[in-house]
Amino acid sequence: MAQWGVSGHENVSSCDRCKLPFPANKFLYHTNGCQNSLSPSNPHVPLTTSTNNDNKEIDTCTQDTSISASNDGLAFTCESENIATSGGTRKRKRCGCCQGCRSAECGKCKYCLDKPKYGGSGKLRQCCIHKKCQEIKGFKESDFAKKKDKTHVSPNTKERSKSLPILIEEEKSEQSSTRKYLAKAKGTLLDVADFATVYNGEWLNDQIINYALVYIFLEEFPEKLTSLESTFFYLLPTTVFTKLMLGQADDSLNCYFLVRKM
DNA sequence: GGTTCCGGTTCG
DNA sequence: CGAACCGGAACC
Ligand SMILES: [Zn+2]
Ligand SMILES: [Zn+2]
Repeated sequence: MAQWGVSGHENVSSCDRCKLPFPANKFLYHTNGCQNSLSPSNPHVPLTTSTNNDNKEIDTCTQDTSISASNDGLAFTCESENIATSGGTRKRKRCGCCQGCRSAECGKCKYCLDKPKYGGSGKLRQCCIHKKCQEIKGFKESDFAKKKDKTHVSPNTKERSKSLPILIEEEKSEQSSTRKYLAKAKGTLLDVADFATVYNGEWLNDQIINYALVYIFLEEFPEKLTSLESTFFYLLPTTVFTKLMLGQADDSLNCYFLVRKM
């Protein structure tokens, strides 16, 4: 079985492929063996807002959402902003961690061949079909909570929600065009419908669990659990367990890890 | 100053 | 409609 696990991270101070040193106290994907360094321009997948060696802000998801709980239920707020364009609309940055963002360009597709460096004319100006960011493709910015929006989810949320109408459907509409994504953290999207089973007294689905895990790990963990003496902390989303149970324990599991060095 | 490539516009 | 095109900001 391929090495997917945690062992060996402790003494690694730089990526064994791209040789970039890991800064201390930073969030990194799979610190031991950067799978993305195959693409020189994207040697690591950085996580959340942080700083790199040059103290420069790392390119990060622009639509991560903060969460707060109250008697009203949960409130999601998007704090970050995207890049404004001349037309007043915003141009989203790629998320940096989806399958597309982790892929190298193929050099063979329509858009690759359009690039001048492959001899093309540069008229199409799109990224490689394999590199297309999954969190941009298929979603509009309006699918997410916006800056300063406060979107509440609660059992009797119909009257309560101000900026986004929340209707918790009982049956899951698989490809509804009215999906609203309340929250996004690294690798997780939260849909309104994800809460249906919660408020029906049934179960927490994986999306909620993973969103909460990432949120705790990135936002609450540093303050509340600094008394723990470990240096390295690892977060394994439920996806990892699912893959293990399916016998799919391969190197791709590394991509789901969040690793934190205190 | 070159590359990337989103997002809007125009075309067929 | 989708495909082609293009402006232009970000990043190097
Ligand atoms: Zn390609
Ligand atoms: Zn992405």
